[in-house]
Amino acid sequence: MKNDSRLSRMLHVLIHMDQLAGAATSEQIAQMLSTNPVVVRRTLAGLREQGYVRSLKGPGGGWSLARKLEEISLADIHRALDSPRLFAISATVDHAGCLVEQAVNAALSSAFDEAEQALLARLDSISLADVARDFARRARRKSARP
Amino acid sequence: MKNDSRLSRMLHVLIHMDQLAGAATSEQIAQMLSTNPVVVRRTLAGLREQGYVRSLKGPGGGWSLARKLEEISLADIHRALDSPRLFAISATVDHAGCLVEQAVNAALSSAFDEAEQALLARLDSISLADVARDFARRARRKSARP
DNA sequence: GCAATATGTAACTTCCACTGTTGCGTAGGA
DNA sequence: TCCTACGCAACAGTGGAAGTTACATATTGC
Repeated sequence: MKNDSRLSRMLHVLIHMDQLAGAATSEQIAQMLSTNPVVVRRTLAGLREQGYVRSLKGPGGGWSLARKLEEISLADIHRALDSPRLFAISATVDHAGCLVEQAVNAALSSAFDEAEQALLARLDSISLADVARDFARRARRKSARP
Repeated sequence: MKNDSRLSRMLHVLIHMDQLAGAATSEQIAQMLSTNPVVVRRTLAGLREQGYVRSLKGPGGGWSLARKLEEISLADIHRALDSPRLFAISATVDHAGCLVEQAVNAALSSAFDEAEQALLARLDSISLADVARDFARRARRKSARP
Protein backbone atom coordinates (compact mmCIF):
# COMPACT_ATOMS: atom_id res chain seq x y z
CA MET A 1 0.00 0.00 0.00
CA LYS A 2 1.04 3.51 -0.65
CA ASN A 3 1.15 5.89 2.24
CA ASP A 4 -1.06 8.88 2.78
CA SER A 5 1.07 12.00 3.17
CA ARG A 6 -1.67 14.61 3.22
CA LEU A 7 -1.55 15.31 6.93
CA SER A 8 2.19 15.76 6.91
CA ARG A 9 2.03 17.95 3.83
CA MET A 10 -0.76 20.16 5.10
CA LEU A 11 0.96 20.76 8.43
CA HIS A 12 4.07 21.69 6.55
CA VAL A 13 2.17 24.16 4.41
CA LEU A 14 0.25 25.76 7.24
CA ILE A 15 3.40 26.56 9.16
CA HIS A 16 4.95 28.04 6.06
CA MET A 17 1.82 30.13 5.49
CA ASP A 18 2.18 31.53 8.96
CA GLN A 19 5.75 32.57 8.21
CA LEU A 20 4.76 34.36 5.01
CA ALA A 21 3.47 37.91 4.94
CA GLY A 22 0.72 37.59 2.33
CA ALA A 23 -1.00 34.78 0.53
CA ALA A 24 0.71 31.86 -1.19
CA THR A 25 -0.48 30.61 -4.56
CA SER A 26 -1.08 26.93 -5.09
CA GLU A 27 1.76 27.08 -7.57
CA GLN A 28 4.17 28.27 -4.88
CA ILE A 29 2.86 25.77 -2.38
CA ALA A 30 3.20 22.99 -4.93
CA GLN A 31 6.88 23.84 -5.25
CA MET A 32 7.31 23.72 -1.48
CA LEU A 33 5.86 20.22 -1.52
CA SER A 34 7.37 19.03 -4.79
CA THR A 35 3.97 18.32 -6.20
CA ASN A 36 1.24 19.69 -8.43
CA PRO A 37 -0.90 22.82 -7.88
CA VAL A 38 -4.06 20.83 -8.46
CA VAL A 39 -3.13 18.41 -5.70
CA VAL A 40 -2.56 21.39 -3.42
CA ARG A 41 -5.92 22.98 -4.21
CA ARG A 42 -7.69 19.67 -3.85
CA THR A 43 -6.22 19.02 -0.44
CA LEU A 44 -6.46 22.56 0.90
CA ALA A 45 -10.12 22.66 -0.12
CA GLY A 46 -10.91 20.41 2.84
CA LEU A 47 -9.16 22.75 5.24
CA ARG A 48 -11.03 25.73 3.82
CA GLU A 49 -14.37 24.03 4.41
CA GLN A 50 -13.47 23.73 8.06
CA GLY A 51 -12.39 27.35 8.26
CA TYR A 52 -8.67 26.84 8.75
CA VAL A 53 -7.60 28.58 5.54
CA ARG A 54 -9.02 31.05 3.02
CA SER A 55 -8.53 31.21 -0.73
CA LEU A 56 -8.80 34.23 -3.02
CA LYS A 57 -8.94 34.25 -6.79
CA GLY A 58 -7.29 36.62 -9.17
CA PRO A 59 -3.97 38.43 -9.13
CA GLY A 60 -2.52 38.75 -5.65
CA GLY A 61 -4.77 35.90 -4.58
CA GLY A 62 -3.84 32.54 -3.16
CA TRP A 63 -4.10 30.83 0.19
CA SER A 64 -3.76 32.23 3.67
CA LEU A 65 -4.44 31.16 7.23
CA ALA A 66 -7.91 31.87 8.57
CA ARG A 67 -7.04 31.05 12.18
CA LYS A 68 -4.12 31.36 14.51
CA LEU A 69 -1.78 28.41 14.73
CA GLU A 70 -2.53 28.30 18.44
CA GLU A 71 -6.13 27.42 17.68
CA ILE A 72 -5.37 24.49 15.37
CA SER A 73 -4.37 21.02 16.58
CA LEU A 74 -2.79 18.31 14.49
CA ALA A 75 -5.94 16.27 14.96
CA ASP A 76 -8.04 19.17 13.63
CA ILE A 77 -6.21 18.93 10.34
CA HIS A 78 -6.58 15.18 10.29
CA ARG A 79 -10.33 15.58 10.72
CA ALA A 80 -10.45 18.35 8.10
CA LEU A 81 -8.95 15.84 5.69
CA ASP A 82 -12.00 13.67 6.41
CA SER A 83 -10.21 11.48 8.92
CA PRO A 84 -8.38 9.21 6.53
CA ARG A 85 -7.68 5.64 7.56
CA LEU A 86 -4.97 5.63 10.21
CA PHE A 87 -4.09 1.94 9.99
CA ALA A 88 -2.91 -0.09 7.05
CA ILE A 89 -4.23 -3.23 8.70
CA SER A 90 -7.81 -4.20 9.25
CA ALA A 91 -9.98 -7.11 10.19
CA THR A 92 -11.84 -9.20 7.67
CA VAL A 93 -15.55 -9.75 7.81
CA ASP A 94 -15.80 -12.59 5.34
CA HIS A 95 -17.90 -14.80 7.55
CA ALA A 96 -20.06 -12.70 9.80
CA GLY A 97 -21.37 -15.87 11.43
CA CYS A 98 -18.02 -17.45 12.24
CA LEU A 99 -17.41 -17.25 15.97
CA VAL A 100 -13.67 -17.66 15.50
CA GLU A 101 -13.64 -14.66 13.22
CA GLN A 102 -15.69 -12.73 15.74
CA ALA A 103 -13.29 -13.53 18.54
CA VAL A 104 -10.28 -12.58 16.42
CA ASN A 105 -11.89 -9.35 15.31
CA ALA A 106 -12.88 -8.46 18.84
CA ALA A 107 -9.30 -8.86 20.00
CA LEU A 108 -7.84 -6.92 17.08
CA SER A 109 -10.48 -4.22 17.09
CA SER A 110 -10.10 -3.44 20.74
CA ALA A 111 -6.35 -3.13 20.36
CA PHE A 112 -6.58 -0.97 17.26
CA ASP A 113 -9.42 1.17 18.55
CA GLU A 114 -7.50 1.87 21.72
CA ALA A 115 -4.38 2.76 19.76
CA GLU A 116 -6.41 5.06 17.55
CA GLN A 117 -7.99 6.87 20.45
CA ALA A 118 -4.63 7.35 22.13
CA LEU A 119 -3.06 8.58 18.93
CA LEU A 120 -5.84 11.05 18.18
CA ALA A 121 -5.72 12.33 21.74
CA ARG A 122 -2.02 12.88 21.33
CA LEU A 123 -2.51 14.69 18.02
CA ASP A 124 -5.20 16.79 19.65
CA SER A 125 -2.80 17.85 22.35
CA ILE A 126 -0.29 19.28 19.88
CA SER A 127 -1.10 22.64 18.29
CA LEU A 128 0.42 23.99 15.13
CA ALA A 129 1.89 26.73 17.31
CA ASP A 130 3.79 24.04 19.21
CA VAL A 131 5.27 22.81 15.97
CA ALA A 132 6.06 26.36 14.88
CA ARG A 133 7.91 26.93 18.15
CA ASP A 134 9.91 23.77 17.57
CA PHE A 135 10.70 25.04 14.10
CA ALA A 136 11.89 28.37 15.53
CA ARG A 137 14.08 26.51 18.00
CA ARG A 138 15.64 24.50 15.20
CA ALA A 139 16.23 27.68 13.20
CA ARG A 140 17.96 29.36 16.14
CA ARG A 141 20.10 26.33 16.77
CA LYS A 142 21.10 26.19 13.14
CA SER A 143 22.05 29.86 12.86
CA ALA A 144 23.97 29.65 16.12
CA ARG A 145 25.97 26.62 14.98
CA PRO A 146 25.77 26.41 11.20
CA MET B 1 -5.19 2.20 -0.19
CA LYS B 2 -6.32 -1.29 0.24
CA ASN B 3 -6.13 -2.80 3.67
CA ASP B 4 -3.85 -5.59 4.70
CA SER B 5 -5.90 -8.43 6.14
CA ARG B 6 -3.18 -11.02 6.53
CA LEU B 7 -2.89 -10.74 10.29
CA SER B 8 -6.60 -11.10 10.81
CA ARG B 9 -6.76 -14.01 8.41
CA MET B 10 -3.83 -15.87 9.88
CA LEU B 11 -5.16 -15.56 13.41
CA HIS B 12 -8.47 -16.88 12.17
CA VAL B 13 -6.80 -19.86 10.55
CA LEU B 14 -4.57 -20.71 13.48
CA ILE B 15 -7.48 -20.93 15.88
CA HIS B 16 -9.36 -23.13 13.44
CA MET B 17 -6.29 -25.35 13.08
CA ASP B 18 -6.25 -25.80 16.82
CA GLN B 19 -9.85 -26.94 16.77
CA LEU B 20 -9.22 -29.53 14.06
CA ALA B 21 -7.89 -32.99 14.80
CA GLY B 22 -5.48 -33.42 11.89
CA ALA B 23 -4.00 -31.19 9.25
CA ALA B 24 -5.89 -28.81 7.02
CA THR B 25 -5.09 -28.50 3.34
CA SER B 26 -4.59 -25.09 1.81
CA GLU B 27 -7.71 -25.83 -0.21
CA GLN B 28 -9.79 -26.22 2.95
CA ILE B 29 -8.22 -23.17 4.55
CA ALA B 30 -8.88 -21.14 1.43
CA GLN B 31 -12.55 -21.99 1.74
CA MET B 32 -12.57 -20.87 5.38
CA LEU B 33 -11.17 -17.52 4.27
CA SER B 34 -13.04 -17.20 0.98
CA THR B 35 -9.82 -16.98 -0.91
CA ASN B 36 -7.35 -18.91 -3.01
CA PRO B 37 -5.13 -21.84 -1.91
CA VAL B 38 -2.07 -20.13 -3.34
CA VAL B 39 -2.68 -17.06 -1.22
CA VAL B 40 -2.97 -19.33 1.81
CA ARG B 41 0.29 -21.15 1.12
CA ARG B 42 2.06 -17.89 0.39
CA THR B 43 0.96 -16.35 3.64
CA LEU B 44 1.38 -19.42 5.84
CA ALA B 45 4.89 -19.84 4.48
CA GLY B 46 6.00 -16.94 6.65
CA LEU B 47 4.55 -18.54 9.76
CA ARG B 48 6.26 -21.81 8.95
CA GLU B 49 9.64 -20.09 8.72
CA GLN B 50 9.15 -18.83 12.25
CA GLY B 51 8.12 -22.26 13.49
CA TYR B 52 4.49 -21.56 14.24
CA VAL B 53 3.08 -24.04 11.74
CA ARG B 54 4.21 -27.12 9.82
CA SER B 55 3.33 -28.25 6.31
CA LEU B 56 3.37 -31.75 4.85
CA LYS B 57 3.12 -32.71 1.22
CA GLY B 58 1.22 -35.55 -0.30
CA PRO B 59 -2.05 -37.30 0.58
CA GLY B 60 -3.06 -36.68 4.16
CA GLY B 61 -0.76 -33.69 4.20
CA GLY B 62 -1.57 -30.07 4.81
CA TRP B 63 -0.97 -27.54 7.55
CA SER B 64 -0.91 -27.96 11.30
CA LEU B 65 0.14 -26.03 14.36
CA ALA B 66 3.76 -26.46 15.46
CA ARG B 67 3.27 -24.72 18.80
CA LYS B 68 0.62 -24.36 21.43
CA LEU B 69 -1.70 -21.40 21.15
CA GLU B 70 -0.54 -20.35 24.59
CA GLU B 71 2.94 -19.78 23.23
CA ILE B 72 1.91 -17.52 20.35
CA SER B 73 1.03 -13.87 20.73
CA LEU B 74 -0.79 -11.73 18.20
CA ALA B 75 2.37 -9.69 17.78
CA ASP B 76 4.32 -12.89 17.03
CA ILE B 77 2.15 -13.47 14.00
CA HIS B 78 2.49 -9.86 12.95
CA ARG B 79 6.25 -10.21 13.06
CA ALA B 80 6.11 -13.56 11.24
CA LEU B 81 4.34 -11.72 8.44
CA ASP B 82 7.45 -9.52 8.26
CA SER B 83 5.94 -6.72 10.33
CA PRO B 84 3.85 -5.07 7.65
CA ARG B 85 3.29 -1.33 7.87
CA LEU B 86 0.84 -0.62 10.68
CA PHE B 87 -0.09 2.92 9.67
CA ALA B 88 -1.60 4.17 6.45
CA ILE B 89 -0.18 7.61 7.14
CA SER B 90 3.40 8.67 7.06
CA ALA B 91 5.59 11.72 6.95
CA THR B 92 7.10 13.05 3.79
CA VAL B 93 10.79 13.63 3.36
CA ASP B 94 10.71 15.71 0.22
CA HIS B 95 13.01 18.40 1.55
CA ALA B 96 15.42 16.95 4.04
CA GLY B 97 16.83 20.41 4.65
CA CYS B 98 13.55 22.18 5.40
CA LEU B 99 13.35 22.94 9.09
CA VAL B 100 9.58 23.24 8.96
CA GLU B 101 9.37 19.75 7.54
CA GLN B 102 11.72 18.53 10.22
CA ALA B 103 9.61 20.04 12.98
CA VAL B 104 6.41 18.59 11.52
CA ASN B 105 7.97 15.18 11.08
CA ALA B 106 9.35 15.22 14.59
CA ALA B 107 5.90 15.90 16.00
CA LEU B 108 4.18 13.31 13.84
CA SER B 109 6.86 10.68 14.24
CA SER B 110 6.91 10.85 17.99
CA ALA B 111 3.13 10.46 18.11
CA PHE B 112 3.07 7.61 15.64
CA ASP B 113 6.08 5.83 17.10
CA GLU B 114 4.51 5.96 20.53
CA ALA B 115 1.23 4.64 19.21
CA GLU B 116 3.03 1.84 17.43
CA GLN B 117 4.93 0.78 20.51
CA ALA B 118 1.78 0.78 22.59
CA LEU B 119 -0.11 -1.19 19.98
CA LEU B 120 2.60 -3.80 19.57
CA ALA B 121 2.88 -4.15 23.34
CA ARG B 122 -0.86 -4.72 23.48
CA LEU B 123 -0.70 -7.31 20.70
CA ASP B 124 2.16 -8.98 22.50
CA SER B 125 0.07 -9.27 25.64
CA ILE B 126 -2.68 -11.24 23.91
CA SER B 127 -2.04 -14.91 23.14
CA LEU B 128 -3.89 -16.99 20.62
CA ALA B 129 -5.08 -19.04 23.57
CA ASP B 130 -6.78 -15.93 24.93
CA VAL B 131 -8.61 -15.53 21.66
CA ALA B 132 -9.50 -19.22 21.61
CA ARG B 133 -10.97 -18.91 25.10
CA ASP B 134 -13.04 -15.96 23.95
CA PHE B 135 -14.20 -18.06 21.03
CA ALA B 136 -15.21 -20.89 23.38
CA ARG B 137 -17.14 -18.39 25.51
CA ARG B 138 -18.99 -17.14 22.48
CA ALA B 139 -19.79 -20.71 21.43
CA ARG B 140 -21.19 -21.57 24.87
CA ARG B 141 -23.26 -18.42 24.92
CA LYS B 142 -24.62 -19.18 21.49
CA SER B 143 -25.57 -22.78 22.28
CA ALA B 144 -27.15 -21.69 25.54
CA ARG B 145 -29.28 -19.04 23.86
CA PRO B 146 -29.47 -19.83 20.16
C1' DG C 1 6.93 -47.77 -10.65
C1' DC C 2 2.58 -45.29 -11.16
C1' DA C 3 -1.25 -42.46 -10.03
C1' DA C 4 -3.21 -39.31 -6.96
C1' DT C 5 -2.64 -35.70 -3.59
C1' DA C 6 -0.69 -31.62 -1.72
C1' DT C 7 2.76 -28.18 -1.21
C1' DG C 8 6.35 -24.69 -3.52
C1' DT C 9 6.92 -21.05 -6.45
C1' DA C 10 7.16 -18.07 -10.41
C1' DA C 11 4.71 -15.03 -13.22
C1' DC C 12 1.42 -12.89 -14.16
C1' DT C 13 -3.45 -9.90 -13.54
C1' DT C 14 -6.66 -7.38 -10.66
C1' DC C 15 -7.94 -4.11 -7.30
C1' DC C 16 -7.88 0.10 -4.56
C1' DA C 17 -6.82 4.63 -2.87
C1' DC C 18 -3.50 8.32 -3.01
C1' DT C 19 -1.06 10.94 -6.29
C1' DG C 20 -0.18 13.26 -10.61
C1' DT C 21 -1.78 15.54 -14.95
C1' DT C 22 -4.56 17.85 -18.48
C1' DG C 23 -8.13 20.73 -19.78
C1' DC C 24 -11.52 23.97 -19.21
C1' DG C 25 -14.58 26.93 -16.53
C1' DT C 26 -15.00 30.96 -13.38
C1' DA C 27 -13.91 34.95 -10.62
C1' DG C 28 -11.23 39.03 -9.63
C1' DG C 29 -7.78 42.80 -10.41
C1' DA C 30 -5.48 46.30 -13.57
C1' DT D 1 -10.28 43.03 -22.11
C1' DC D 2 -6.37 40.54 -20.49
C1' DC D 3 -4.05 38.17 -17.16
C1' DT D 4 -3.93 35.66 -12.98
C1' DA D 5 -5.42 32.29 -9.79
C1' DC D 6 -8.71 29.12 -7.99
C1' DG D 7 -12.53 25.22 -8.96
C1' DC D 8 -13.32 21.01 -10.68
C1' DA D 9 -14.03 17.04 -13.65
C1' DA D 10 -11.82 13.34 -15.81
C1' DC D 11 -8.60 11.02 -16.63
C1' DA D 12 -3.55 8.15 -16.05
C1' DG D 13 0.22 6.63 -12.77
C1' DT D 14 1.72 4.08 -8.76
C1' DG D 15 2.55 0.56 -5.17
C1' DG D 16 1.37 -3.32 -2.56
C1' DA D 17 -2.00 -6.90 -1.18
C1' DA D 18 -4.87 -10.21 -3.24
C1' DG D 19 -6.23 -13.32 -6.87
C1' DT D 20 -5.08 -16.58 -10.69
C1' DT D 21 -2.69 -19.79 -13.74
C1' DA D 22 0.72 -23.01 -14.61
C1' DC D 23 4.03 -26.17 -13.56
C1' DA D 24 7.58 -28.44 -10.62
C1' DT D 25 8.35 -31.32 -6.59
C1' DA D 26 7.57 -34.37 -2.74
C1' DT D 27 4.82 -38.03 -0.48
C1' DT D 28 1.42 -41.69 0.11
C1' DG D 29 -0.63 -45.99 -1.24
C1' DC D 30 -1.51 -49.27 -4.62
